[in-house]
Amino acid sequence: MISYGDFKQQIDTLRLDICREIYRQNKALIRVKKEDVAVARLTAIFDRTLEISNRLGFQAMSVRDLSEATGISMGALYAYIESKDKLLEMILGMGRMAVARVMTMEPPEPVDPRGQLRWLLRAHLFLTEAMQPWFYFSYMETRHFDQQARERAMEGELMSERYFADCLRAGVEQGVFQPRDPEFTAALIKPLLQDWYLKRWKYRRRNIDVEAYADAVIAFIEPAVLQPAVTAGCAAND
Amino acid sequence: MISYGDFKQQIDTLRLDICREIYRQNKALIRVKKEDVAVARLTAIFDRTLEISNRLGFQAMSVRDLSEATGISMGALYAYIESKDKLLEMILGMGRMAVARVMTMEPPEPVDPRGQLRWLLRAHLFLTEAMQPWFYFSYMETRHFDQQARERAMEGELMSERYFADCLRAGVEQGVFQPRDPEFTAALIKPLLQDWYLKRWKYRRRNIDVEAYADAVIAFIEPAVLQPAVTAGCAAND
DNA sequence: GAACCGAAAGCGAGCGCTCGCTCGGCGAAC
DNA sequence: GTTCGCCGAGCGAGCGCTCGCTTTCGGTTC
Repeated sequence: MISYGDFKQQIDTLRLDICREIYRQNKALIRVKKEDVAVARLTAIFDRTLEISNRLGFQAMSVRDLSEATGISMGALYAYIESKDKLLEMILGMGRMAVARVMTMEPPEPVDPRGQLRWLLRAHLFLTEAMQPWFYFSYMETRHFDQQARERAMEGELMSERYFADCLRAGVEQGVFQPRDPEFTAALIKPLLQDWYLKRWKYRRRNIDVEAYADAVIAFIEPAVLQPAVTAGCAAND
Repeated sequence: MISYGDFKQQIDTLRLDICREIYRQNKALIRVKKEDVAVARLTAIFDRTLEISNRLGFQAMSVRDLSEATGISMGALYAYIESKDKLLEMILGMGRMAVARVMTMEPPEPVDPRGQLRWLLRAHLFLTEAMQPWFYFSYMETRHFDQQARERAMEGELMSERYFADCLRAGVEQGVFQPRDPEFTAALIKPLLQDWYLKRWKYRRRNIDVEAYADAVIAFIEPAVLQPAVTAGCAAND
C-alpha cells in the first residue's frame, strides 16, 4: 500500500504540470509571454488566493490584498488574470484537473472489495490532504459560484460517492459486505472523509496525521459494512 | 422515544421566547420601544438574514438586500440593529441560547449507554433539523467571525463531542462498547451529524427525512462501537 | 564593452460604483 | 402637540478594474 509521502511527491509534480496547462489554455487572455515566468507567478497567485480566501473568504479578499501578498502590483496582476471571477474559475479548473488525473490512477493491483474499499478511502484522504487548501476552498465557496460551477461541484460530490457505492455493491454481490443500501452508505462515508480537510485544527491538536486518520476511518467503517462474521476479525487485527 | 414532530413544536415555541430575551438584552441599543412589535420584526430580520446569508454568504448580503427582503427601510433597520456585525452577534447568540436550552433537557428516562447514545444522536439531529438555517449559517460563516466568536464556535463543537465521548466512555466501562478511543470516535460521529444540515439537497433528492437519517446513522455507528457479540443482533433488528 | 532601441512587463493613482451607515424631515398615535 | 417610529437620499470608504507612464530585458550596432 502506497504511503502518504510517496503520494504527496506525485501530487507536487502534478501541480506544476497543471498550472502550466492552465497557462496554455488561457494564453489568449494572459499578457505575459515568457512561459516559465508566467507559470511561476500564476502558481503563486493561486497559492496566495487559496491561503487568503480560506482565512477570510474569497469575496472578502480584495485584489489589493492579493497584490500585497504576492508582491505583484495591481496592474501586473491583471496581466495574469482577466478578472477576479476568472481567477476563481481558473482555480476551480486546476483542482478538477488534479482530481481527474489522480482518480484515473489505477489501484496498484486488482484486489477484493474489502481491499478496494480500503484503497479508495486512503486515496481520497491522501488526495485531499495533499491539496487541502483547494478542497477546503471548493467546499466553502461553492454557494458563491454561478450555477454552472455549482452544478459541477455537486456532480463531483456525487461522482466520488459513486466510486464508493460501486465498490460496496461489488462487495455485497460477493457476500463480503452486508446487503445495505450502497448509495446511502456511500453518502455517509463522504462526510467522514471531508472532515479531514474541513476541520484540520481538531485533528492537528490531537497529533493525528493522515495515515492515523485513515486507519481510524477504516476501522470505523468496516464493522458497519462487512458481514458480521468478518467484523470480529477486523476489529481485532488493527 | 420522542418523534420529530413533537420536538419541532417545542423548538418553535422556544424560538419566540429567545427572540424576546434577545430584545430585552439589547434594549439599550434598540430604539423601538413597543416590545411586541420589536420582537416580531427582530424575528423577521433574523429569519431573512439567515435565508439570504445561506444563499449568498453573510458578507455578500448587503443591508439594502435585507431592507428589501424584510420590507423595512434602511433607517428603520438601524433602529433594530446597531450594526451589521452586531446583527451577526445577535444571531449567533440566539442559536447558542437555543442549543443550551435543548441540551439541558434530560433524556426522558435513565437508560443504558446504548439507549443513551441513540437518544443523543436523535436529539442532535432533531435540533439541527429544526434550526437548520442557523446551524448551516454558523458552520459556513465561522471563519468570518472575530476571534472571540470563532473560539466560541470551536468550543461548541468540542462540547458536543464531549457529550458523545462521555457516553461512549460509560459504555466501555460497562462492557457494552468496544474499548476504542472515545474522543476519536466522538470526533468521527460529529461529521455524520453535520452532514444532515450541511448537504440537505443530497438527502432531499432521495426522499430521506430526519427520522430515516437518524435510523441509518445509528445503524452505521453502532456496529463500530458495540461489542462484536452485540453487533450481530443490532444489524438484524432494524 | 558601450550605447542604443523597441518590446515586454510592471506600476499605482484614479475611475465609477456599491457598501455600511446616518440624519433631517414626516406621518401616525396617544 | 409631543412622542415614536419610518423613510430614503446622501456620506465617506473601499471595492474591482484601467490606463498612461516607467522600468527592465534582449538583441543589434558601433
